[in-house]
Amino acid sequence: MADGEASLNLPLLMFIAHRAVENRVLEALRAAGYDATVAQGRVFQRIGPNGTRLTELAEAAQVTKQTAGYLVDQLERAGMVERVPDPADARARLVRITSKGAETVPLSKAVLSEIEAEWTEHLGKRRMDQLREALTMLREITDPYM
Amino acid sequence: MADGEASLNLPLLMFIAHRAVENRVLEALRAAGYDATVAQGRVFQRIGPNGTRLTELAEAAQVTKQTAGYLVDQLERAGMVERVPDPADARARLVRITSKGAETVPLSKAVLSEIEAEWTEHLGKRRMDQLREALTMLREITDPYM
DNA sequence: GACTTCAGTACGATTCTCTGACGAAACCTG
DNA sequence: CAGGTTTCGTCAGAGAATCGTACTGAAGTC
Repeated sequence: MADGEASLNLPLLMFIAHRAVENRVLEALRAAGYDATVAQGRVFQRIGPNGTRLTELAEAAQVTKQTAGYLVDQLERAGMVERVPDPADARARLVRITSKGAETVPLSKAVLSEIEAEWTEHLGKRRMDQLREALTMLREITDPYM
Repeated sequence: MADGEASLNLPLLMFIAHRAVENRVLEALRAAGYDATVAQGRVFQRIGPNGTRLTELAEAAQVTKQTAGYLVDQLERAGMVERVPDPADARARLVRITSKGAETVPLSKAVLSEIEAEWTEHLGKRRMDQLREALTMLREITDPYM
């Protein structure tokens, strides 16, 4: 966790790029009147089309159930998600995106596309494809949730 | 900041890989008896060989001066860094890695190399080179500190 | 010398996160 | 099916990280 050299290591480079995106998306959401936070976004992002259990959400986002619950509470209060009973398991409830929450999806997607276009512009299509390929493969060995 | 689809977007993939590395390094440091945190590491990582001003550190790590100060306080209390007067400016002080702090550098580097080796194993050298190239170029447009 | 800028600190508030403990439902296993 | 175990989610409490506002003192400007 220490460096000090001129050229940065791979992970740090990923961090830098990722954060830049996160900030852009958040900024756009706020500009549109949705008062989101980074942590909320990280959870929200993992909610599946048919709803996702809290525990699953927690695993995917790699936080504890309590933290996930805390964030979902906020999202629920903001009207972005709702909790509905899970028909398959009475202990569980499904966290689902509400219609209000769904409004943010195309918004985020638009920013993401915009950024992707900028990146492609800067890197060229070939390098972008390679980047995507490498990162996707990397996920196989870095994502404990997979 | 919302998805729900099967394949993940580029930034999220970066986040996943980056976090995996961060955890591995932190784990190794803790195993060696250094009780570090993520936030401390992010600041520590940016300290230059001849020391770095708090304000610079804050900029590089993209946190406020207060946050940087708070984290440096902790690192200082832990004996990992020291603050020395900046000969060039009496207002400023340079945050420098102490000899104790320096012990962690090869430790982190070792883990980083290990991970890089694993990645190269999984991706192949060609793709690793492409990954590095793409990320380095990306930094040019995503790092506000550059 | 007066004004402005910059380095760092102090204080207070908020957000995020964890550990530990718990109740209730579901799943096993004999 | 009764008893034990696991799983889903919550509550309570605490610590870490972060920010905004405001301040002190040193540099730089003119």
